[in-house]
Amino acid sequence: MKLSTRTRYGIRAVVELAENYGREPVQLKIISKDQEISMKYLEQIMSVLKSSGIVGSSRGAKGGYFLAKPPNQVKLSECFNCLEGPVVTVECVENDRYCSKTINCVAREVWTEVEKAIVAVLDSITLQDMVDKNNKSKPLLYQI
Amino acid sequence: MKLSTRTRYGIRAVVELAENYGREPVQLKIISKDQEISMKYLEQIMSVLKSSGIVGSSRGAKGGYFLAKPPNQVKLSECFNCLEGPVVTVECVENDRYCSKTINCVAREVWTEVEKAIVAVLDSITLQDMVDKNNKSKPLLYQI
DNA sequence: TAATATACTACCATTACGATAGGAATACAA
DNA sequence: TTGTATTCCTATCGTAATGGTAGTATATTA
Repeated sequence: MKLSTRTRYGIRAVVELAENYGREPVQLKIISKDQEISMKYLEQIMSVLKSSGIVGSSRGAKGGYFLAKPPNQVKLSECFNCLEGPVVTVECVENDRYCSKTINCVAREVWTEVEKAIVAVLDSITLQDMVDKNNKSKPLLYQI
Repeated sequence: MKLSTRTRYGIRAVVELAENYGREPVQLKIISKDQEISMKYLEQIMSVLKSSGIVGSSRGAKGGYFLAKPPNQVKLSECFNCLEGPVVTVECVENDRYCSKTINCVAREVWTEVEKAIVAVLDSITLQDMVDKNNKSKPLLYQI
């Protein structure tokens, strides 16, 4: 059970946008450089984030991407869901017609528990939280 | 982030073995029938479980598979790890040389939290727990 | 209109997933 | 000792996902 690079990259990109919330749009080439991610690949990732309304964009010169909502209103779970798809998913957890054994299936109960645990963590963190933590761990020099 | 069928099937198989702990080995064809899993596919899954010492086997007529330890000594995390590989793994969580940003990476902290949450759930459940729950949810008729 | 961005679409190599298949090795039972 | 039931091992294979690359179109600003 690995996270895709899409999710990893996407989250990092979105945190960078959160850091720049309220300012000018951030261009792909900037994010790409900062996060060391291929610009073309990042482009696809951003397009996914855009279509679920997490980020917005403006084209043309001086264009770029920006967070569509204030960072404290964006839960990590939302980004995760958009990039990685529904958490854990054993199919039968969401769709109880998926398997004939569903009703008395202990395994299913376990996966449900795991799923809840993950969602709980992701639900409890907003992009603002990540920005704050990030600034805190940076040396003072960079905080000017 | 989906579970592989290997993990889902494997856990179900191992629970069935747990239910039969202390008795004769259970043959693949039995598990295969009970769990509605192709015997040949199950074979591969069991071989993985065997090589990590979770199950044992005996060959030939009257052979089959059995749990190598008492069910209350087998944590679900152990089985999961064997079937699915290390939990969540963002690489950098385990190997801090993986990425140059590791030291101050907020994202990494998040994945670490998620990882912990999952492991906590899987660590808290033994096969015995699953067997108990299973029996509880079965109608009395089948408990004879 | 020139330069700068994103948007869209197509393509591609590699790997993982989810099996299926065949035969070898082993153990028991008659 | 022979047959049969089993696991064991290895190869194969189609499909989908992953992780990109590349080219062109379109919009925006200066």
